Amino acid sequence: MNKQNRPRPEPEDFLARVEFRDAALLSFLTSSIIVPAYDAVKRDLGIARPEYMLLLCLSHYPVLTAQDVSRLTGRPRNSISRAVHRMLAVGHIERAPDPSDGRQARLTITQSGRALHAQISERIRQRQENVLSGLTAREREDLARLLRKAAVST
Amino acid sequence: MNKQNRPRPEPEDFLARVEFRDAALLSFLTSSIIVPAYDAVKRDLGIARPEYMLLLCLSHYPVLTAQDVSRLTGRPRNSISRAVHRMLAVGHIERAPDPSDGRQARLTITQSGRALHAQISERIRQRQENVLSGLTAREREDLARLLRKAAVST
DNA sequence: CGCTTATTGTTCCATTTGGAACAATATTGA
DNA sequence: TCAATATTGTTCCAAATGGAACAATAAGCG
Repeated sequence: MNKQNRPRPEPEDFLARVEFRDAALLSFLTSSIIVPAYDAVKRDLGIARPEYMLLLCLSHYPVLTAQDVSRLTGRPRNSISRAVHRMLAVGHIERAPDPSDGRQARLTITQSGRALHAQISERIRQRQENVLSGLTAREREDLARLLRKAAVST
Repeated sequence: MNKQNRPRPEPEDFLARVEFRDAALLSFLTSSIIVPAYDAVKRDLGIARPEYMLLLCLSHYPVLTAQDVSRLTGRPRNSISRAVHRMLAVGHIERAPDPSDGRQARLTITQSGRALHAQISERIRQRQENVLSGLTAREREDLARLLRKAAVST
């Protein structure tokens, strides 16, 4: 029995009361998917979040600069720089100087990088399915449409 | 003109391609609201994110333990412990030993803490409105309903 | 009762993070 | 042309972060 008869506060109740309820819900769901997924990836595969974001970007564009990745992900440039060095060291990406601009380097993903990306993105997708499994297919579609609309208008 | 005729990659395009699109959209919108809001709060009011989460929790419950706050927010206990000490030092919360349990302390928010919470939550709410302003009232409702449903089923 | 286990809050410390300054290169504009 | 300004990627460093160990107290159980 609870000492003070004080009910233990529950996150769901709390979420319903917060002044910025939509942002709180967005944040809660995001964390429910992202945090456990990246923790598992870090533990099992030794890849940290900024490192994976680099692989993710490079797997969707044939060539990018570090600056591009910084803009795509919103992470600061020094974080990307560190990630680039680590992924170069383990051979998941390659780097070549840009002949037409001595400041920047052209980054590309390697075969092993792609394989790793496939593995990691599948884990995150799984986690996403778990968290959103309470919605029907129709609701999933509606949600995606609304999120997309809000995102593009931002 | 672009050197290589290589179009500068845009975050919106990227979001549409990602394998875990729903999670990516959730994360993008969350960051669009939360990150700039907390940056401004930190800059203007000197309150960091875990400190505000503490005030936020305490403004919705008459009394909580540090452990309660940790569970509500998902932050580790040492982060909450630090936040408690800082908020005590500036008088935004108060702490009293629990007479019935010598391990825990009963935390409450003060008048100044409430005032600060009102100010900060309003900033975040504003930022939320900006980001979600592309949706109609109807769509906003649908979005909240879907998010809530997904959150409770988690 | 006592002994073992659990819980709370704190401290310690290694790692992560991101702002700021920097060198190298490119671009702009008088 | 060339001086001033901007951009890219890196390094440096102070601050934030979170796991783990810890002391104090409580709860469970023989």
